[in-house]
Amino acid sequence: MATVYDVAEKAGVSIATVSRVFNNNTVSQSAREKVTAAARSLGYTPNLAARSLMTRRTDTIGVVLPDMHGEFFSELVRGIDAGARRLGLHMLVSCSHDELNEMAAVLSAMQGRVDGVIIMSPLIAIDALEPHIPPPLPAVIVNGSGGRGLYPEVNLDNRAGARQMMAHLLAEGHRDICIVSGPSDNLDAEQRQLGCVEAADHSDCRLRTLAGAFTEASGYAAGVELLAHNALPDAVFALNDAMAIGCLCALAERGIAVPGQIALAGFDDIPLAQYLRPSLTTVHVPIADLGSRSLQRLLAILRPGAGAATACDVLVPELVIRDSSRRACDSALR
Amino acid sequence: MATVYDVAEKAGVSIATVSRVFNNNTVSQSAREKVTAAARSLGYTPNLAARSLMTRRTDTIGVVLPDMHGEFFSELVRGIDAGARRLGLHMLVSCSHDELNEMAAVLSAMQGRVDGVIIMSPLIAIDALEPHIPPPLPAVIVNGSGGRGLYPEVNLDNRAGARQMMAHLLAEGHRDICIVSGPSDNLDAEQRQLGCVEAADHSDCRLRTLAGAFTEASGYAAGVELLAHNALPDAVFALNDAMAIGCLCALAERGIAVPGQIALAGFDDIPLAQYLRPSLTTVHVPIADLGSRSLQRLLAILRPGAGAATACDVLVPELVIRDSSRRACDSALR
DNA sequence: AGCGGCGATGTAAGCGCTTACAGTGTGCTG
DNA sequence: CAGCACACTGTAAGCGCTTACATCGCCGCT
Repeated sequence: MATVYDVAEKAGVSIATVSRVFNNNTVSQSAREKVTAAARSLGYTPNLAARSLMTRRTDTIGVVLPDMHGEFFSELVRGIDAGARRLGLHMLVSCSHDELNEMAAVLSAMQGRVDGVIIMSPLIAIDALEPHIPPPLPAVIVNGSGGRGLYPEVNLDNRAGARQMMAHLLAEGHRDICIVSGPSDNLDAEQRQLGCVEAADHSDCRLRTLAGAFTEASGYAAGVELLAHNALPDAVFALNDAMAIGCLCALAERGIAVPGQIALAGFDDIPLAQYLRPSLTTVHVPIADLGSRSLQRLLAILRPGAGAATACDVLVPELVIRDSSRRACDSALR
Repeated sequence: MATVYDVAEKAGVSIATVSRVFNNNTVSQSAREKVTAAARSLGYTPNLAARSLMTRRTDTIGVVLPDMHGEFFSELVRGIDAGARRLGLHMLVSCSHDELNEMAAVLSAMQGRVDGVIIMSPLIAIDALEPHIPPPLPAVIVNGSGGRGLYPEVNLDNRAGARQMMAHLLAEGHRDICIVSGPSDNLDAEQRQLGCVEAADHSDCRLRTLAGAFTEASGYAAGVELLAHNALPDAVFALNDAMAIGCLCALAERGIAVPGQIALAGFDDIPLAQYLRPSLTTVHVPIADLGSRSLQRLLAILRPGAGAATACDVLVPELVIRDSSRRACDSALR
């Protein structure tokens, strides 16, 4: 690999000039041309390790994710990536399998490789995690509220989303609603459930809960269990779309009409939610926004003054009403 | 940040000893303990930039992806990540938006940050890409056959997969088959289509093609277009699952029974394919395997001798027959 | 003509680390 | 008891880069 010395020699200048050319510093036009020519002919590329050693910047941000399933992960990364590439930043991605030790290991391994990290870990309580974030490492926590405020957070208002959905289901006249919950310990799941309970408490509706795990399979299982009992609820609210799909499958297999006999709703609004039959009523989560917002937050720490830091860091999801929850008497299927 | 010097001083040893402790070299037990104690109390972490400057290794591999949609991306990364973390490697992820210049920029920016790269770019012909890969950078190309053999490739046998599906559809008695194609220039799409044509050529079946773009929306549009003509085909083979879902939606909206009136098949076997109603016949693509296999290939270059390099680098997808393609007369719906 | 100022360039000092090499002390063997 | 192998440790030289500081012309001013 060619170094600044090689380029300097070939161009007949000093290494400082070479360096200046590559850092857009003040260099005469003629020198600049000689250097770029020499660099090109030698196939020179600055050694970034050496550069970061001097500048103490890596121009890389770390992204720590839980074990990823489905589209959530890619959407989030997409949101982060979009902003990052515009700013010339790289993305170091790692998946802690939602395990505290592994998370700590990942974080310490990122130390020195990144200028800051975006951490998402719905399964791990943030206050347990915070001590494991190396102190000098700027960090932003996505969707894991509950920290002690040591790190900025970008959160999704899961509770509000769930309340909205409940309000909708109640407005449609459903009074016996069954929730398919998410994994225990999962913060999103917890908050969504909380939102449901809150909404139910302010109404005369009956709320039951079936255990789920945010997977299609668990939604399917919940659907099967639902059918094992004789009394079907008016509506099923699966706390994510994957489970709603699984559940829909179980219901369809048994010939239960949705929304004719039972209404169904999900949460997340994954792209194909609108392409299901019936199209799925759900809560739209702007995942990519969550990513880009958290990047903004991180940048506000890394480059103070550059770009106003958005104060607001709670994204409110939006109810998306589709066919799967239409009031039975409205249904064209009847 | 504490450095080796700080630790050395506090532990009463030389920096060399400190370094040796952190590199598992020969150090007396007592020194090792003193050093680890000092390091812990100072919160010392080796500066990785400095380390790579010396060792000329970054312990990081680059992953260059096209603009990602859906689960493909996350699955692939998952496959790579699984292997990488086991080996203590990091993953630098970047998305070239399937644009040659951007790809070149991404690759040169990765130079010096990574020990090697895994490149996936279904839209860009590899021989156009190869000149943009910085020569000293070890690279593996995923799913983009057509290179000049400069770089190892890990490919998915899209053609074989498509042929299998065609064979299945033909065996089910379908003779008028409509393909919903992928984006032009997309290599996967091209190969899948080729497979279809090959299979059709060896049969007495009629093959039509509708333009698609690998998105749900384009599948939906194709479905609508299909219905605009009076003569429905016997079967629709969407070249990926997302389009199959969109198409299914369009058919269902018009009350066309699948598979009763028309058979439907997809390609990819995304997780929820089995949870659709009717469950989707498709071709299972082992995406995560594609990722881990390409990592293996890359490692074979990076660490010659460590772990036998798998010779086989063509993964053959597997036909998954579900309900959406069952022969009409078999259908329980009748 | 002389001089301050300024822009372009060079020199050299590190950034924090690994590692070749030399040195030190210990326990043996002859 | 000399001498040697051996295990450990320290010294110092860089890895390739950025950047403070010094240098050097050169221009325009008085």
